[in-house]
Amino acid sequence: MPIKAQPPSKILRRTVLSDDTYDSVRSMILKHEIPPGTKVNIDALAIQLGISQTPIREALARLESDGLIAKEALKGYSTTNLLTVKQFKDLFQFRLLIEPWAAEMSAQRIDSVGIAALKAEMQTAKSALKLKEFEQVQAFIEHDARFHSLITRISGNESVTESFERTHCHLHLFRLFLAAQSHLIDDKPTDKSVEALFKRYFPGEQGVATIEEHAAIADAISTGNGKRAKSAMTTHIQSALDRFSPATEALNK
Amino acid sequence: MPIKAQPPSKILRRTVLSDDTYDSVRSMILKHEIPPGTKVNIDALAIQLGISQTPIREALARLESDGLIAKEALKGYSTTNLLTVKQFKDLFQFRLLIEPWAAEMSAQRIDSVGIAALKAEMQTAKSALKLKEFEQVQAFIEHDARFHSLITRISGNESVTESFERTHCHLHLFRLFLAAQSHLIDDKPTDKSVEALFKRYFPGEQGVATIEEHAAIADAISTGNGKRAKSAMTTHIQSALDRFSPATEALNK
DNA sequence: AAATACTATTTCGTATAGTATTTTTATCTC
DNA sequence: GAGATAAAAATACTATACGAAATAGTATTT
Repeated sequence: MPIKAQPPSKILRRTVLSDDTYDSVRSMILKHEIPPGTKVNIDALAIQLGISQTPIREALARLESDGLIAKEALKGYSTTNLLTVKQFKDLFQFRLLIEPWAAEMSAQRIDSVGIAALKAEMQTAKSALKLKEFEQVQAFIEHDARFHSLITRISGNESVTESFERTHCHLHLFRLFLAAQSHLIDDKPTDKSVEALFKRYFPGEQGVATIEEHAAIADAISTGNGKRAKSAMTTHIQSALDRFSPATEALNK
Repeated sequence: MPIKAQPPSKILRRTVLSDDTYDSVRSMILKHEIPPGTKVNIDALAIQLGISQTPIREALARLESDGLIAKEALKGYSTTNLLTVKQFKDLFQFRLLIEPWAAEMSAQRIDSVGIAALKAEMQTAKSALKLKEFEQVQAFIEHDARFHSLITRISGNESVTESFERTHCHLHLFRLFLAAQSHLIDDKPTDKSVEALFKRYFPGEQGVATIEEHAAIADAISTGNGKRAKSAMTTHIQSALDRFSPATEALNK
């Protein structure tokens, strides 16, 4: 096979519409533009996005595989509901199985590139603190997602990385958060459990605490201290579970 | 809500074509009817299955999400390659993270239904021994898949169950096996490493050993001995890794 | 009020066509 | 003949229209 000459004119390369659609719809689910437990009408979506049904069907098939959308034969697609309390606890238990291991492994495999990546990610967390209210939470959850994902990648285990990504845990947390928000606005503004979700994740002392937990993990990994990385990760996930549990329970009434 | 009257005439359930197609294509991949690393032509598939493209596209989208098929923009779908040695090791490391935990948890949660299910599954393994050659291996790998899946389900953790299922590990093992088989037939019939895969998984002493490992796990779980269940599962997965590793390496040349 | 019948809507799949891109083939140049 | 260029064929992707079958909603009858 001779060497091919051309990458030059390939500047504007094509991306496939069904992939964009996947991202769009996923984002709509994330942001509650399509709320949990809502029917997803393919026709309507096609009109709304100004495209045909074909790419939408493919996107929805993938989202179903992701567990973000459910399909019922001859009844169509609908977004899944918020995580139940049990699903929530299962998810965090699962994370406790893989992420502390990933942290430990990362500490053993870390190199200068990884250290730089961790450092950069911690920086985004700090700058997220400058934002306020909604934007801050959004930025913070995104940081959280990237941080944990990064560590699974540094661990070097593909299966671990993929299975973590597929939990879509930050998406679920964000949906939970949005639900809590509208719950506060619309329904029972005095619900302590729901308020707690905000308190814990908002600027104040608790938000900083989370950043400190991340910092401890990043530090342990960067200095190659596997044992400490592992225990710091365990502690962190358990703390996160504690932070979110009350609101999860309150929202599952 | 009044009670609905009809499950009677509904004997012939409707299932959606795209789901059947998903199963069909998945099975074709499993059986190397579409070999690893092969292009999947949608038109051709549509003609072969006698259906239109729409359900095929949905099925392929899901299979892509499963990691069984890869999509390249504007070039179409192709089956993924056999697992590399690294992917293989990553997969088993991942299993070591979740399955021993699942076994331990199962021992704590086991009930009479679970015990019966385990017993029944062990029975299928023994009857599989009566088959020969290819059919035996197939039946045995299927038993292996069901056995491990069953334990994750008994553990009660949805995330663990789903992430295990999504590894499609028995599908990968079976593809590996088919590849080893044709390797033996076509290429280097003297390759000791590939032969080993057969030896280990065929009737003889080694196959029985695997059943014994399963039996040890099932027994520990059924008697509620969490610690023993956990260690038996760990041992078993490591043994399986040892059994398959040589052939994996030989096939990745 | 419950069962039935009728209508409307929706889902699912088919068919077909057009466009963009890749792949192949053919042609040309050196 | 090697290698590049251009034309041609094949394929992937998207759009659109249509129809059959099931569900959902409404009205009618008992």
